Amino acid sequence: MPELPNNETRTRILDVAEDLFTRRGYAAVKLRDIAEALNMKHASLYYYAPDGKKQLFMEVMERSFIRHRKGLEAAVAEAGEDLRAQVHAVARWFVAHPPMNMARMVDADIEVLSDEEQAHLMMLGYSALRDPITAFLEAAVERGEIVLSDVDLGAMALVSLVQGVHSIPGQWPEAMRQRVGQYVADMLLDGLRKR
Amino acid sequence: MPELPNNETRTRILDVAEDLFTRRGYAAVKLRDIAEALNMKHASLYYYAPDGKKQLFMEVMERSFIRHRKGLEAAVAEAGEDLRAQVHAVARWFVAHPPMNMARMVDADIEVLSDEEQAHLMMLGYSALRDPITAFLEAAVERGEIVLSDVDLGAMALVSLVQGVHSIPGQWPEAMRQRVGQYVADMLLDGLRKR
DNA sequence: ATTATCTATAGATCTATAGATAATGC
DNA sequence: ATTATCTATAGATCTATAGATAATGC
Repeated sequence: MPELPNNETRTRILDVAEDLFTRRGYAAVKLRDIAEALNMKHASLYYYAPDGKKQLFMEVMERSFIRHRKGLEAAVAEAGEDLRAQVHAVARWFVAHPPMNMARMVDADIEVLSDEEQAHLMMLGYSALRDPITAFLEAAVERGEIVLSDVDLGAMALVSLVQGVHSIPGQWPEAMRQRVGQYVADMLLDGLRKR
Repeated sequence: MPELPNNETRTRILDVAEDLFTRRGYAAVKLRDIAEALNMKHASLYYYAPDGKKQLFMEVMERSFIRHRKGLEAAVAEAGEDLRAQVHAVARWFVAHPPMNMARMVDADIEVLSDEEQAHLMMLGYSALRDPITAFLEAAVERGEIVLSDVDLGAMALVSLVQGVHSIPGQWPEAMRQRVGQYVADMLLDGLRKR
């Protein structure tokens, strides 16, 4: 079994694959698309991922979920104890990264994986997006700052809401999209109804 | 030019194609998938859509957007003047139908269409999902019932939020998902922060 | 004669493999 | 000798077309 390289080229391949897979979905991304974006021939990708497209997808998504968990945890930690700052940090993270479409992953993308791989990946994914959020939501409930009988649903609601920024039509600059992210996050915190 | 049939079989084809295209995305749906779900051979689909997969996608999405607009308008009208009832009606509609992933459509699906078709379809789609909602949000703003400086964003936020129900893991019965839809819709209306 | 479906297949595209080639490191 | 890339191509899959076949309607 040949030793696999784990160098900068491999990282660049995973970076490109991650962006394409998450945005377009597994079936819409061809190995040629990934290779072209890197000025390579698609056959060269097999040097870094001998098991091909499926392997690339599996590794890319695992890495992506782990990065989301760590990134969210760090962003929340950096935001300190203030709930609004924590919620804004979550919004900032999801606006800065391509959206994770869990519904499409379940309905289509993961079909190429084995049942165990599917279960593993989905478990990893859902907990990565949810746990860093439920943690501070629970604390806020205990402080009596918010009313929320199901923190898991609260977390999923926040994720769906802020990822919706990626569905806004037109090519907006990052700064503008970030402002929109903060705005919709405030909607969830404060509610639409007049106080 | 042969007359095209516009009968029940054609409707069943569009129904199946709509469900698959919206859930999985254009590239992940093969003509064989559509045909198999109807106990047909894929070649027979060309009798009802001579221009093939692209035509099927275009017609399906146009029909879907128009149905969304009409369905939302009817649901909101039936809900009467009460804001919460209107918001719940919107939630009920989006929970009952497969999610519309506008971000993926823009990033991948619509690439097979011409520039004009893309522009037409996206305009139709965004207005179909947004306009029936902005209408009653504006009225609520004018009544002074809600605070919302950008009703378009408010509409998009509601859509993203309630469509997020389709991302919840596990196979839940419709009634349960509907309850979740009402729950997250209330989150947006009332806000998480204690009143 | 028309309608609705099928079988068979051409042509394009995609994944994956085999094996050549050039560059680098000992 | 190893590493990293390429060219060429096999095999599978997918869209689309051609033409046959059976059923229905005049």
